[in-house]
Amino acid sequence: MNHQRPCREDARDPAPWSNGAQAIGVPPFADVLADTHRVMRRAGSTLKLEGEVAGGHYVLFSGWLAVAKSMLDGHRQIVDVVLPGGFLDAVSADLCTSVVEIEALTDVSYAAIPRQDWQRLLRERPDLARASDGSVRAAMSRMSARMLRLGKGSADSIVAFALCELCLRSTGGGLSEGWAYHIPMTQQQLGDFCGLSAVHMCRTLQRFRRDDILELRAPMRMVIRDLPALAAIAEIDPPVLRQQIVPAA
Amino acid sequence: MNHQRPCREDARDPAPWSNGAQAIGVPPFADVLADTHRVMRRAGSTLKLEGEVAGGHYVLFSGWLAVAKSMLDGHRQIVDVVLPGGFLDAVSADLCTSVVEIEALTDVSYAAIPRQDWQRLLRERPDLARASDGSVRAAMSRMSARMLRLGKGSADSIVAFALCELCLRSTGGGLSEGWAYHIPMTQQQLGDFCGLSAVHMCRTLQRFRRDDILELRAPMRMVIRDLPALAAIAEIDPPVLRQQIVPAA
DNA sequence: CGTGAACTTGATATGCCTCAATACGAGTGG
DNA sequence: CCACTCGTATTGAGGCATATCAAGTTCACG
Repeated sequence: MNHQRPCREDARDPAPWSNGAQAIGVPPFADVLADTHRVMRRAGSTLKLEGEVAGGHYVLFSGWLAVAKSMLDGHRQIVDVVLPGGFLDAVSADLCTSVVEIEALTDVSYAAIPRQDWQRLLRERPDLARASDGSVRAAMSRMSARMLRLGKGSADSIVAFALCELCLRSTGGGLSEGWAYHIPMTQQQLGDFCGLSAVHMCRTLQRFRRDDILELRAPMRMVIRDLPALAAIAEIDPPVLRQQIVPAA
Repeated sequence: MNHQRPCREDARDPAPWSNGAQAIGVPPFADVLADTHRVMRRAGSTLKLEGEVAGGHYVLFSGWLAVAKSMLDGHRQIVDVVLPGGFLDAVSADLCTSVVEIEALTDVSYAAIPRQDWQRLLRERPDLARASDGSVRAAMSRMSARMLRLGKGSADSIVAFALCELCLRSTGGGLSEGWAYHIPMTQQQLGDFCGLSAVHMCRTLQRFRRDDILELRAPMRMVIRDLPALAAIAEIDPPVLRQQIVPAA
């Protein structure tokens, strides 16, 4: 599980932050962050282990991160996914140990900022503070929505929701019929995200495909064929969901 | 579902903030909050509906709040529970509409603070800002932990976790054998919290009782008889969990 | 003593998991 | 170019955990 996977085709994306959470052309807050604490990691590497002493804050420049927790039997739940432009504070109430494990879903580049520096930055840069606040808020909204489906929804509803969420976020807000996008996760990982086994994730995707809701060009390259149907299964209204889960620009 | 339930026996708790999240003797930040925006509500009332325009921040003085979301078929998931001393910002990324519905589990008294005032307070009172930050962090930790069990755990594991969490939080950190405490929720509500049907919640509690893990003095009056067993099922270490999910004092 | 809400218990249904076998596709080495 | 291999996706069969439906029971309150 912890081995270095070979860099995937998708990892060398031509435009690293063209599909960021904020659809921006430059890394966020590059002036204050870029040169000081910049880190890069390969797809598949683990940045931070559950229970480990946590360093501080992350600002993701490019790539996708998974925030996960595991049970003793090895079953894993991906609690959230961080996209380019996203912020991450993987620290629990005690300000010290991390509650989660962070894994790079693709090659990533990010800034790792010690707590002290981060506090100072927040004071000095109100725009950063506002962005961080919006990011936290969006994360809570997303998690609430996913919790609802994890607890009380069918497999269909949570998969549909995840597909909508990731499309909305990865394309910076676009969610329309015929829209093609890529989810840089295996079905196993998407299953961990949706609280499903990889097998059932596969079956669910197949069913969507048979019902002409979804087209799968290649593994994990999605095309939404019937947005109304997908939105209905997910029980969402795309523009409303967008406002709730992607931070305002 | 939305009717005013009669005030329950448990609602008139003798010491309103004796079992607060921070185990404090006075309402938190009473000097700045108490007189200005104080509100009281009866058990069972709904403070804020999903999708409604959201007012601002809440600081809970006494009583318990449930933060919930519902599916179209009426099934509900309680996403988090707020205890005395807790903060709540039920607003999504767009800073405007609420993503959740808030229900009073008991009679409650709280401060409802408009966004502008709240921002100002945070600037003026670093201690409040710190407390608010800690509260958000703790909430994220709790939600992550519950998401893991919602997605990948058994009914036993999430019920055990919820029992531990609510004991830890409501007693301000205590979690030990023979500890008696009260959860002011029906089994239906606890089921909504754990992603289970009321019937299965009942059966699970019965099983814990038969296995001498739990004693149920009266409905929802819990006594933990075998903490090691309960902690093992929940897959937690009580002191560690405490640090992660209850904000530092 | 009647009423209604919560809780309890039983019977049945089903959605999802697990195990297991197979197919596919990309990279590797001959 | 082909054979090999390893990760990933697919498909089938069977089992189990949890939901649902349906009767009770208990208890607080009027």
